[in-house]
Formats: sequence, structure tokens, C-alpha cells
Amino acid sequence: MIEKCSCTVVHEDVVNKVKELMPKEEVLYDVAELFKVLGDTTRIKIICALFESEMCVCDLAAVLSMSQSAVSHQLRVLKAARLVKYRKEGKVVYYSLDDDHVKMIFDLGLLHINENRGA
Amino acid sequence: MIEKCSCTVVHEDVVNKVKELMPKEEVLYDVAELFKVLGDTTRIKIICALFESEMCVCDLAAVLSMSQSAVSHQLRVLKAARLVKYRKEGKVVYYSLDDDHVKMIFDLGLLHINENRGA
DNA sequence: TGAATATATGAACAAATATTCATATGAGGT
DNA sequence: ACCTCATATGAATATTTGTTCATATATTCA
Repeated sequence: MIEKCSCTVVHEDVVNKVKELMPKEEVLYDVAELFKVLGDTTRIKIICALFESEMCVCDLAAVLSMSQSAVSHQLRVLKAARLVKYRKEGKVVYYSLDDDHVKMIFDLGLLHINENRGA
Repeated sequence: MIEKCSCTVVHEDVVNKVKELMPKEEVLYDVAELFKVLGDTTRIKIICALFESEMCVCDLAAVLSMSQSAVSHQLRVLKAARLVKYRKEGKVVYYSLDDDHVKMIFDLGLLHINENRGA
């Protein structure tokens, strides 16, 4: 039932209906986790850079003006979230976007931002 | 130029091209900020609940089994990001989604998650 | 006016996370 | 085999962030 809410007047019907319809805890966790990965300036920059072209770690570090280490750490996070993939060529590792969901998600994000500028 | 990268072999042409094409720092920051807001389980749950119906703070607290205070704090964050809006009716405050970008973004996120389950 | 209640908010604490630094790994060239 | 270079990674640190607790605000009702 209703546990941790100190309020007394609650619309119980609504609460119960919504509780039923909510996706599984696990799914919501994973979705949040995905957005958390997108919710960092460095990683968004990396993704944005990869929209244009596949790039090696050094290139990315140069584009972002960040250390190779920092970029590499973040690439690992992006890789774990299946947002980027890589291809090795000798000692150089080229990263690129794994699929085009990211582009769509990013564009929607951008749309939201832009619509709330004038307002 | 290329500053903080210790690497010597860099594809300078690519780097310069991508640097040009990158959106403004400020825009990228805002986009990351938006996804950061979506990147928390509590907030995703709130949003998900609001997909079904507008709800007051108490209802939400009940659905999430969380304290009224915690929910209220997160609603503030969602409000600041223009993801939710509210309507007062007496002492009760009803929250709902501000626009339907969120729904689209959420669904794309879900899609990404689901496609990477079997793999 | 005063009590009750829904919501908001500030401060404090705990947990998560991004960057740096130092170093490891692994591939090419000599 | 050795040296160089691109990348990866572990530990440490600093910062951010979510929740709790206590309390403030605001509205209804008596």
C-alpha cells in the first residue's frame, strides 16, 4: 500500500492504476542509466564529434582539448552503454557511433532546448 | 591548435573539420544538462508516472514509495528543465508533462535498451 | 484567528562520478 | 630485443548530486 507518504488525502485509484502501468523497475533503471551516460558534457562532445566522422582517441582529445586519459575513460563508459564501437588499425583505435538512436535522441534533446530558449 | 594531447600523430584535417562543425560549447552544455536530468531513476519514474496521468506530489510519493520531500526536490529539477509543469488547486499541486518531447526521447531510450538486450 | 494539511526548501550527509597522474599494455619500426 | 607511440587502466582527489530531517509557506476549514 501507500507507505512512506505522510499525506492523508491521496487519489488512491490513480495511484493504483499508475503503479500497475509503470514499466519494471529494472527497465526504468536501465533507461535512466542510458541518459546518465548522455548527461555529461565530455561524453556529449565525443558523441557530437563522432556524428561527423570516426576518430581515434588522439583526434578526440585534440577536438575536445582534453587529456588522452580523460577521453579514454569516457570512451569506456560510452562503449559499455553500446553507444560507440571501435575498430583497431595497428596501434590506432578508431571510434564511431554504434547505431543511429543516439543521433535521434540527441536531436530531440536539441529540439527541446531550442524550444525553451525564447520562452 | 592542438594543445593538451601528448600524441604526435593526429589527423589534423579531420580534427579541424570536426572542430568547425561542432555545435557551440553552450549548446552542448545545455543538451548534456537535459540528459543529466533524465539520467536519474527517481526522475525517470516520475516522468513515467506522468505519462499516465497528472498527479499531485503525494500521489507521486505513493507511487514511487518515496518521501514527499525527495519527490518535491526532484520535481523542482524537472520543472527547471521545463520537463514538467504544474497546476494548483487549493493546497494540492498537480504536475504533468510540459510537452511530448520527453515521451519521444524516453521511447527512443527504451528502444536502445531493448535492442541491446539480446546482443 | 487557529489548527490541519499539501507542498517547498535549506542544511547536512552520503554516495556517485569526472579528471589527473602514474603506469601498464600492445603494436610497429629499427 | 628494444624503443617509440597510441591507448587503457588503477588509484586518488575533488566535485557533484540525491536523500533525509527539520522547518517554512500557503491554503482550507472550523
